[in-house]
Amino acid sequence: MAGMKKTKLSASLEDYLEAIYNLAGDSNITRSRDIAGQLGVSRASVTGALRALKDKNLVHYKPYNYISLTESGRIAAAEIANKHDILKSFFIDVLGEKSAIAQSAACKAEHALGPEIIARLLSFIEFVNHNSENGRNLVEEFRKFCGTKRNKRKVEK
Amino acid sequence: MAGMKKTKLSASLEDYLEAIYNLAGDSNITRSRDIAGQLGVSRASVTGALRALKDKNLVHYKPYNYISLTESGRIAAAEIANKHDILKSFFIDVLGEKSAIAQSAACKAEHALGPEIIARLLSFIEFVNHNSENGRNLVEEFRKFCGTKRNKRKVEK
DNA sequence: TGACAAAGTTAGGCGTAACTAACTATATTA
DNA sequence: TAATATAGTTAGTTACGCCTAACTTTGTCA
Repeated sequence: MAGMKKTKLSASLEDYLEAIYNLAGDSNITRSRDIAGQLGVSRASVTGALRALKDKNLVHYKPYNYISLTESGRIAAAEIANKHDILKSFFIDVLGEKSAIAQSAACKAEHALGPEIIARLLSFIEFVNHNSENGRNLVEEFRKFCGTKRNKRKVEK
Repeated sequence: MAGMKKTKLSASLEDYLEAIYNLAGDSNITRSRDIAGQLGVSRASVTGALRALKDKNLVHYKPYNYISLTESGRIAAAEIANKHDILKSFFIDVLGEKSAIAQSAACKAEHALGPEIIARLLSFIEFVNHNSENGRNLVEEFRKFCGTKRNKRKVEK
């Protein structure tokens, strides 16, 4: 087939890949420093991740050079980023979560939940959105539903 | 306050704690071997986990003895198991996932998603369930919604 | 009661993923 | 162009979570 075997990425490598994808934008180049900043890790950690991603043919990487995604890297990253965005907007728009928390949860969700659940969850989100446009506004109703419960119980931390 | 500072547990330690909780049942005792079996890890790994849990005062553990949960261990485990069950039934009853997959996803979900999202998600599940009993059967509708989309796209792996 | 099996632990190793500190390469600019 | 600042790498450490192999403890039963 067209694509070669997708070597499964660890949670952390997916994060790196997505960060590169977001940082690189149209130019498709970015730098180690920026990746480190984006992910809040040390520059040394980025170097390590870049080596791993290069091994998997996902990035073009030469020490001291700009970093860019390979074709398969871009495809993989786009897929990750897409699911990520859907989850994030579910967390924000439906569940009403704050952006920053939604962001980091979306990052981790996929690895944790696995492809089957994610696929189903994405469908479900689509369903909720679809309903909220064409039928009953579930999001609105959920908000009200939450309102009626507030103060009835303590949210413990 | 009543409880001492909850030292945050790693994903894996929570899994051990929950396994002990489930295995111990009313008797509140279990054995290393059974924990290993339940989680599919080696006996040696269980020993390591038990030491960590004992350090955090969550289990009574003495080498070569039966294992039981402390009071705070039981409280922590019950909380984990409860959220776990809610998530699992959402995955199964709403999303339509298979039991085994739902099980493992529920295990990991909490660590990954974090307490805020989980709390909101639990509310949302409650909302969906509430609706499916008292109002429109959202679960049914979601199933249909999925049906209309099947065959329109490829689910890639 | 002593041999054996089962249960449990210890020791040592592996992979991942992060860190700091120190080094090297590159870029800027006086 | 030489000094310096910035970027990037290397080496070494730590922590976690798992493994296997070998050892110890405990319980059973002939």
